[in-house]
Formats: sequence, C-alpha cells, structure tokens
Amino acid sequence: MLELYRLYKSWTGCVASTLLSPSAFIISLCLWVCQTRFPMSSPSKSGSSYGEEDIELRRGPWTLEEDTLLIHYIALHGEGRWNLLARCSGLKRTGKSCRLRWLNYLKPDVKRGNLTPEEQLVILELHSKWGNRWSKIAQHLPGRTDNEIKNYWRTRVQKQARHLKIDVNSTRFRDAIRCFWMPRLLQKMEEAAYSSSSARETQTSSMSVPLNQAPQASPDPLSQGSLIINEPMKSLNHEEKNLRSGENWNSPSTSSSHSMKVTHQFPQISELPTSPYEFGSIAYNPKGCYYVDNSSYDIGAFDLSSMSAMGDLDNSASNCHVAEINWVRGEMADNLCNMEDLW
DNA sequence: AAGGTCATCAACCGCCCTTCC
DNA sequence: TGGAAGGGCGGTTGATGACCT
Repeated sequence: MLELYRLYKSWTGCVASTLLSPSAFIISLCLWVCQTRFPMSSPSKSGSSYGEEDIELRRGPWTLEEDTLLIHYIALHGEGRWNLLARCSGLKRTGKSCRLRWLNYLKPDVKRGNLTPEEQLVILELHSKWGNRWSKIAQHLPGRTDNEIKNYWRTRVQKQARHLKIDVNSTRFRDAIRCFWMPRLLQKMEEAAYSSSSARETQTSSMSVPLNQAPQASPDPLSQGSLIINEPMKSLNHEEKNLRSGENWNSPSTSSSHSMKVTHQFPQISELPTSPYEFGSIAYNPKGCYYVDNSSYDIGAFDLSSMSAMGDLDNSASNCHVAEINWVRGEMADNLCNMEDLW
C-alpha cells in the first residue's frame, strides 16, 4: 500500500492540486476497489441488466475523484486499452476521454506553465515545416502535449495574424514570424543565456568558462538540436561584421563584449535567401544569420543557417524581399509591437 | 459593483487509420 | 476480405477567469 502511495505521489507530484493525503488516498483506493468489484452498486445504472449501454457517461470537467481513479487504475494496469480501462476502472467516461485526460493532464511528465521562448521557437520552426501536425510537433517538445501546442498556436499565433489582418497561412505572416518573431525569441533566449552566464561568472569569478560553453542556455527540445553561444564579436566573420557595419544597420553606439552569436542547430540545412535584407534593428544576410540589435546589451547575431523549416517556406529567397520590406516596415511594423504580448 | 467582452485551455467531436477476428 | 473496435489526430466548443467599461 505504501509502495502504491509512493508511486501515486511521484505521479501526481507535478499536479499538486490532485495530491491526496495517505488517508485520503486509501479511502479513494477503497472506493475504487468497491466500484471495480461491485459495479452494480453504481447509482448511475439503470434498468435490470448491467450493460455498457446502461451506463450514463459523464462529460465535462474531471473531478478529483475521477482523476484519482484513473491514476490508480493506470498505476495497477498501465496505459492503453482505454475502452477496457473506462469499463473496468469505475469511471463513467469514454475510453477516449480517459486517454485524453491522462495524456494531456495526469501523465507525470506533462509540463505545466507557459511555453518557454525555446519551446515557442521550436513550435514556430516545426509548424512552418509540418503545418498543423500537432502531435508530431509535440514529439519534439518533451512534456508538452499536442493539445497545448495547438492551443498556443490558435490563441497566440493566429491572434497575431488576425491583428495583422493577414492570413495565418500567408507568406507575409510567415515572413513576420521568421523576420521578427523568431529573432525576438532568439533574443530572449540570448538574454536569458547571458543573464544566467553573467550570474555564473559572478558566482564563480575565479573560473574561466568560455562563453561558448555556456551551455545549457537552453535545453534544446530537438533531439538533434543544440544551442551554442559563442563569444560574439570574436566569432563574427568578416562578412557578418560588414553587414553589421552596413549603413542601414541600426548599430548601437557601444560595442560591449556582451554580444553573442547564438547558433540554433536544426536537423537539416535548407535553402536560404540569397540577398541580405533588414528590418529596422533586425537584419538577415544570405548566410542565414539574423542580427538583432538590442541597445541594452549590444548586438546579438543569430545564426539560423541550419533551420530546416526555412527551406519549407516557399520562396525563401524572395520572401523578405525589398518589396516586402516596405510593407513590413509600414503597416506590419505598426502592429508588430503587439507581438510583445506573446511572450 | 455589475455587466459585457475577450482570452485561455480542458474537453469533446468526428474523421481516419490500424489492428484484429 | 470485410467489418468492428480501438486508438490517434486535428478541429471545435464551452466553461472559466481576467480585464474593461
């Protein structure tokens, strides 16, 4: 019994609100055993015969008791066979409902809370590649469910498309994502990485840790992916430096050593635009690097050259072309400030 | 304070694919 | 081989809470 409770605790640890005390757990377990062994006692049964069709299925939000029953049943019998589970567990739910509840909420490794910039970036990246393949995208975001990702896309991303008055599937919107949103997310990741590395430096000032080992700035959800943060100015190649010093480059007045190059490696390399372009403080060069000007800590250079999804954006080479720049700078720029709402 | 509006997200629905008999 | 059942997936809905007037 204690072992079962320990198992139960480990499972519900991430769903603190559902955690029962040992006594409550035992009571719930007894309740479950009674309902399982003596299903006829269920008040919801009607008629003289006990058949599945006689069970009045519950709908709507799950109760704590139902959650407990489901957790206990899966603790004993494992996942799968959802219809059988629904019949035998005492739950008056469909198998599908049980499965959904378990996968989206009760499963121990389900992450709660807001999506991190890294996760948002992966979603944007993979959605541009695969479209609404939510479950496939979710496979690359450990702990996140397809439902959660789908909701994120519909409530946050599509909202922006509505504000911009453009079709969410349009090239323009994808440009907006690629040219503003993704760099902004990368910028946030960089900020987080920098602040954490700064904190580390402060903490371990005697340790000489190269920034490019800074690690773990982001636990990249993509199995093949990695986030590499290099020392900035040193790592910029000649071309990049030239681009940065270009006349349209809104370069900050100071050139601190805070700038970094963030390389987000994705599984495959794709076609990239052939001509440089820039939007205000963000520029993109043919090598597939985003440069984000951030006056608070100088420039960050984002190397997205290996972002696979870019290749699936139709006509990448011309998506953000000059003709688009005016539009981007104009009406979209007015609206893009709203994107701050998204993070 | 109350009513209206909007955003979020858990849950449901329906379709489709796979497996089994 | 075809039908039934199980399960997965994407789209949609509705409850709820936050925010606004």
